Amino acid sequence: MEIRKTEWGAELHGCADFVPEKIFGCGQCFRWDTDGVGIARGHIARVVKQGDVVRIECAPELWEPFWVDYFDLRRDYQAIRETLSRDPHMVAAAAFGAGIRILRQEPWEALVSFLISQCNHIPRIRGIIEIMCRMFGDEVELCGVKRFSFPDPERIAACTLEELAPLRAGYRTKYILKAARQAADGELDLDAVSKLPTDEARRVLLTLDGVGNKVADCVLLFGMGKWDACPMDVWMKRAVEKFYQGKAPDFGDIAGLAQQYLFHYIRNGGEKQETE
DNA sequence: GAACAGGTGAAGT
DNA sequence: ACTTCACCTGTT
Repeated sequence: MEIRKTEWGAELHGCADFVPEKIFGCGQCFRWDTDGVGIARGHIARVVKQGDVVRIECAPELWEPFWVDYFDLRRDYQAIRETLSRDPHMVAAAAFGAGIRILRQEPWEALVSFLISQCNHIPRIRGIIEIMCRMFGDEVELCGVKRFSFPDPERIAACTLEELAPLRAGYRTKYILKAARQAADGELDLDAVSKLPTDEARRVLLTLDGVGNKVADCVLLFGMGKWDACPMDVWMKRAVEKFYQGKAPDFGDIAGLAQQYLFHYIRNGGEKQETE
């Protein structure tokens, strides 16, 4: 993939490993709209695919210091797919999932997003987060496009349960509020946690109310760049049951991407399309 | 109207 | 250590 910096952002050429619909639709993130506009760490961008070229419009001064890392553009996904494909069960899933990238999201946003995700579908998760950002985030604008930033812990910590009721997040609201207060008063330092080795970081996350193995691993993978974390949700359990007779293999430091490929493959019926 | 949903924690075995 | 169930809310 070739990256060309421009005055309005950047262009990616040869985009087999950057497919916006897959990246934004695979359930790892909730703040990118179908028009390609998204917001991360308070910065807006628009991602548009035109044939073999992906245009990413953003504040140009943020391209190198922020968006390159956010979109994980320094990593060679094709090489990783080849490594994963040494496992015969992964060949089809990796090919099917080509174009997915794992975004480097903020720890706090990932924590709240995946607290909300339990027993919820993607549209509802998005809806709850959208309400939260509209109510408590700051309005941000880029070239006439407006969005609301994800509110920081301090802003949420200042709320009562009643003030958070409009989110309609149900029993998850108390988890969000508690985590916000822990983060705001310094008891929980997510940036420090993200610098710990995966197992130690997971141990800290598991002490939080409402955080079990699945949510912890989502935060580790999507919010802390821990690629050896492998979230096991119901879809992954189905995939492991189907392809590995219930015993999940250990893909080591690329387990997170293996998870994404298997997840996307089984959830979108990739294994059925092949036999048809 | 009951059953269910990308999960967790408490209480039971 | 493993199983069962309640938990908010919206959808089917």
